[in-house]
Amino acid sequence: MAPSPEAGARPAGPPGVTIRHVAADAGVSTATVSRVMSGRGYASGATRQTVLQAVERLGYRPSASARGLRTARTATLGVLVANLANPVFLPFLRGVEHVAEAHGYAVLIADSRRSRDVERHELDTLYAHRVEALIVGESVENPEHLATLSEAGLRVVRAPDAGGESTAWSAAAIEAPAIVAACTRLADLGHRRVAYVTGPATRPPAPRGSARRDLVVQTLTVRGVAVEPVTMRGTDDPDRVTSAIRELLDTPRPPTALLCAAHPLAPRLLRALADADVALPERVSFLTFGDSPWAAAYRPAIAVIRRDAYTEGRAVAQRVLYDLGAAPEPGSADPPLATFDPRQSMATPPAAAPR
Amino acid sequence: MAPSPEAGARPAGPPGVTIRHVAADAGVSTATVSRVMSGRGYASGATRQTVLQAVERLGYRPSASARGLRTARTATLGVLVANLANPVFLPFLRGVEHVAEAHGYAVLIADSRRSRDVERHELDTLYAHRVEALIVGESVENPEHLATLSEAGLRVVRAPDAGGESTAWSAAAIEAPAIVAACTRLADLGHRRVAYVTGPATRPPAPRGSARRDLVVQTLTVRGVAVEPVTMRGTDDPDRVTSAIRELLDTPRPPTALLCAAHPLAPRLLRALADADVALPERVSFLTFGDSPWAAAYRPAIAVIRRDAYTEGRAVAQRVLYDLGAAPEPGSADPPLATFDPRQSMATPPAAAPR
DNA sequence: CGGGATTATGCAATCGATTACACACATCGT
DNA sequence: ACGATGTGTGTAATCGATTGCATAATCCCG
Repeated sequence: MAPSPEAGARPAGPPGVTIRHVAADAGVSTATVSRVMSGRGYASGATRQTVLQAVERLGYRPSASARGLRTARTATLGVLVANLANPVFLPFLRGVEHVAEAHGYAVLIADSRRSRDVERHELDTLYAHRVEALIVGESVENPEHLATLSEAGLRVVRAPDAGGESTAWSAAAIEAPAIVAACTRLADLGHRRVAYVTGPATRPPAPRGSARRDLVVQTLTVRGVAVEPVTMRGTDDPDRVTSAIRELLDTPRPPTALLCAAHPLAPRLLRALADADVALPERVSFLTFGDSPWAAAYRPAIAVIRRDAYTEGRAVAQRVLYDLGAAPEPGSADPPLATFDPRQSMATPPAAAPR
Repeated sequence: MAPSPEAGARPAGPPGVTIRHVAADAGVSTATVSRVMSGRGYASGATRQTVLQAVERLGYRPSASARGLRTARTATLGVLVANLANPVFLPFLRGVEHVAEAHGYAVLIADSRRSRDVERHELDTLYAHRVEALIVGESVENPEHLATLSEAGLRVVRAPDAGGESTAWSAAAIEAPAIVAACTRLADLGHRRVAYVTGPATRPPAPRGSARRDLVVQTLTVRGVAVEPVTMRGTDDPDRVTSAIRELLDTPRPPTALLCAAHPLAPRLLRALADADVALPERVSFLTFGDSPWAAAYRPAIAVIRRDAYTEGRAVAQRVLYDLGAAPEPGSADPPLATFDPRQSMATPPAAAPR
């Protein structure tokens, strides 16, 4: 595969039409062009027409670099996530992107891959680009560094996943009603032992993860249901998961329900359950966080605590842009961002049936 | 929710440490600081130390805007996709991002949502930011506009999805072996009628979609298998899909296999099949493009033509950065980017059993 | 020890857009 | 008719980093 011939050429690229070209073409000064483009300041109708025609003819687009340099506003948002492999980030990103686009903002993405070093590098890149705000989508590996950048003027906004000061706008708050509904239903069905299955612990712990666990444990315990925390390792190896599942269920008093703490884990658990010939939902009820068309398609049907990451993304972006003065007051018509449909399929546990 | 107090303030943000501050702090000129930072030009060991310490102490990060303005290199890539809701774009994006990060590049994303207007706007934004290269991830709604920008110096790189000149690097070429293997297997099992199910047609047609269909049709036809194209509408309404499936299978000579043309469609079809009580794979074999842990978890097991979008993303980015002179020759150790495992579960069609 | 090469550093122009300021003209009220 | 406003436009400084050129210091070798 041959490289393109001009690879590595220094000055690179065709001329590039600047504001001066437009000014010359329209027979005005650059100041006038700028004023016409931005709509700020005065400009007579005739001049405006002339300029716009020149812009059109030459295909002029102001350079974001120059503009950013001069005005210190880059019209750019950054989104930093801890693990871009997690499917929930796609709708989240999409939400952010759509709102950003609507206000002329660009979106830079960064994936720290849960690595301190990578994250540090990404943060530096984002800061170098002077993003007007940085949305952090999950836990941060380098809080010190982030704090430094924050002092340096970086506006940091934490997504619901990212924890931080507990406000109404936190994962716990958003998901609480759905979690309580789901746990209540489990208890009502007669379950008395529930396994709460998580992936390998992350360091630092993902805030959303902790919030979920705490609320689940509390809600269930209060209702007399024992919660057994299970950490699933080696989730990329189906066989390991399968044997872990077998082990979990082959105990004298096995859990009668499995609560999967994170979306990416769900298909792996389901696969293991199938491989281990565990009947759902008769032998164990299966409940998971997250959402995906696949979860809805899975048969036997499984219960899902849905999360509307797209709307979350929109909401975060809206709020950020409002803070930046780039968007109007975000409409506060908030649909619930997480839901649980009580009719979703879970079974009465075998032992509890005769109660 | 009160806005932050300084919302809308013009100059905005803390001072921001510039190269001049560093120069002053280190007692040298800005030129020297620049040379130390970039490693280009001379700088004595002692000076270098002093400068680096100042940089460290002040937390200086060069402004990408200023640098970009001066050098016309923004160290930024753009990725434009037609529909960010499609899960394959997540691994693809991830691949691009990882390679970009490794070379100090930032990644701007844009989602055209298959709208001409949105896309036009996104393209302008990307161009305004002077991305050094634009990766287009699927079909483009505004070829004229893209051509204009291209003439203006925008380097456009088409992902395998995006079609364009048919090179070794196209969706068709990548997927061909896997598609042929899958089709051959279908034919060998005795299937004689296969439904090829697509979502609503897009305008313009997605190149990958066309390539897939053409190759599937050709491969199957040659082997004496009839291919019945089915366009599935209203895929967001489970009931509509279910009745469409019923209708499709309640014919005198129904297809004995369903080939799902796109990943996002698969769970919807599966759900409909379950709702319609269609036994898999006995009544119809199910085969789909795409990949996701969910597909592997689905039971009864379904056959998948896998696509390694992460590696595709890496490969595209690697090639782009190489063209830009920012990365070394991409290693040409190419693992297959699409695979089909012939042992995957498909059944012999009922009618053909006694053959 | 002289002089060309090499190393080290500073000065100042430059990239493209924005905007404070100055100026010119038009309008209007009294 | 005069100044107060309100419009329309241009001049030039400015943002932060890079880099060509000039200058200065050092070195090497005969």
